[in-house]
Amino acid sequence: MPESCLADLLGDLAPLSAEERAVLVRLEEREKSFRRGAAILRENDRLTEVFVLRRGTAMSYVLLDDGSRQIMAFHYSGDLLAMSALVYRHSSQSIVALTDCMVSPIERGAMAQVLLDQPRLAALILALTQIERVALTDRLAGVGRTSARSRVAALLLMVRDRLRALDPSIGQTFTLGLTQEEIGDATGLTAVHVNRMLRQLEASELIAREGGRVTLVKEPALIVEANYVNRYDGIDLGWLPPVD
Amino acid sequence: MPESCLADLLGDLAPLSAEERAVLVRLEEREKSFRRGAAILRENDRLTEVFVLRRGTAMSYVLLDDGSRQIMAFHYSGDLLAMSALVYRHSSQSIVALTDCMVSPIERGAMAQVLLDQPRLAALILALTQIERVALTDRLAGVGRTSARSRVAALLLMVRDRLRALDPSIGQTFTLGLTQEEIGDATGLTAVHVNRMLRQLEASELIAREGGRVTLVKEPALIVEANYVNRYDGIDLGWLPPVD
DNA sequence: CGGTAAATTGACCTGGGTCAATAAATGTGG
DNA sequence: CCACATTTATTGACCCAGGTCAATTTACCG
Repeated sequence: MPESCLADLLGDLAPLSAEERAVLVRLEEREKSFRRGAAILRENDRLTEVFVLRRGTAMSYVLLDDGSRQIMAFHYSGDLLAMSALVYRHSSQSIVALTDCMVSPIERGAMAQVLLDQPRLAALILALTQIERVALTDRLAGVGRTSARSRVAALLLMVRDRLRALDPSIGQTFTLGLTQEEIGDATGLTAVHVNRMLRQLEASELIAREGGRVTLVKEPALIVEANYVNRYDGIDLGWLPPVD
Repeated sequence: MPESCLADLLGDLAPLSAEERAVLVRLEEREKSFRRGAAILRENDRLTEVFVLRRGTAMSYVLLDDGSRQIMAFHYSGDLLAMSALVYRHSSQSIVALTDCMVSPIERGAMAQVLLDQPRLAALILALTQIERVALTDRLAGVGRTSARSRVAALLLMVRDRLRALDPSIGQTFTLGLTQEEIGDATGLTAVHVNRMLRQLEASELIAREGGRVTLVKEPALIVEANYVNRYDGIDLGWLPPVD
């Protein structure tokens, strides 16, 4: 059976009909691959399509004019990228592949067609953007009001949970796949200070590290310190009509 | 003709059919008023409805367990509040009236019905949430990577633009309607430092203040300092089918 | 095996926080 | 319309979490 990564993600929220799956598979017909470090989209590029990330991880960020960077999100398989193409003519952010990536570009018109013809899918996509919005508010609260240590802890938990959603075999140990500079640009810190916080978390025996892999040694304590909530949990789409 | 504040807001994005307007008017049938300072929704409350803000201004925020507060957004007439009710059973944030407010509660089921039956409206609401998401990423970049002065300037511009969208007669002078503590909680600063930045902006003759009213004396310079973009501008919904 | 990117550490600095004391503004009841 | 109470704004003195700079070390890569 042909497959759709977006369907896998939406299917975690609610059951999909065969027709809905077929529609999503068709959306991901085209494919484009990007090498690690390659730009999937650049700030100010003309926006004509949205993307589904099919394989690999990516990040979106903005560059400020003093050269500093704020990473807005890390993206994993199934994520919809550049959804702002539905609203704006030009991109306000850049999207770059963190690992080699496979991406399906979707013409804005094709996406629009699906939104208009498939009300359940449109509702699910709206639900997904709400999840992402709440996750973004969590990050805003973290950056605005919590300590460096807490922000780094929150980022570790967030990455682990995203990875686990794709691979349930992942437990406390995982490959972070980010440099300390990237962690800093996501949390509003410097790479130097991220390093200090990681070593401090390690010294406090909340985490362990070896060769790019991180272990959450005392996950409950980390969750408390980070004020962390997994926003992909506790979803309730009871109002969505059951599949035909 | 009966009216809908949400229709006014969505109508700025794209023309609405008479039927669509009628549907929106029906959504705002019920009304509930809140005094300044009253809680429209409290963190952890059971979520059973979303709201349209019909009159007044409000804000949503989270409280962290050290007692600090992060304000996520200020809300104005027409805004959809508590949209996360579509996804979660309990609220992750509080919403409080900043002025006396009139609000229309909408049962989650009623909102769902509209999303499923009115694909153009669903698409417009999705578009609106994208605008809000991009505005939120701007704020994240501001809090994560810019100076206190720049964040305060950005907030002033943002509030002015929101007010102006509702009342085009507003020029460079407007009533902020926020305490310095609220500005601080929105920008990740302390009230004391907000005060210093406001006086500094005043001393630099970028703004003027008198009795709660702010004037943007040198708006272009402020926009540059704040790295500000009005995300309600430059919308392109060309893909949306024309009204019947 | 060199060469570049990433991590680590130490010394020192600073933007913004903290604390505390007034002053101004805004309400409120009488 | 006034006296008092409560927020809100303002200012100064001082502090510290996190930034900056610079030097190594370690890991990765063709």
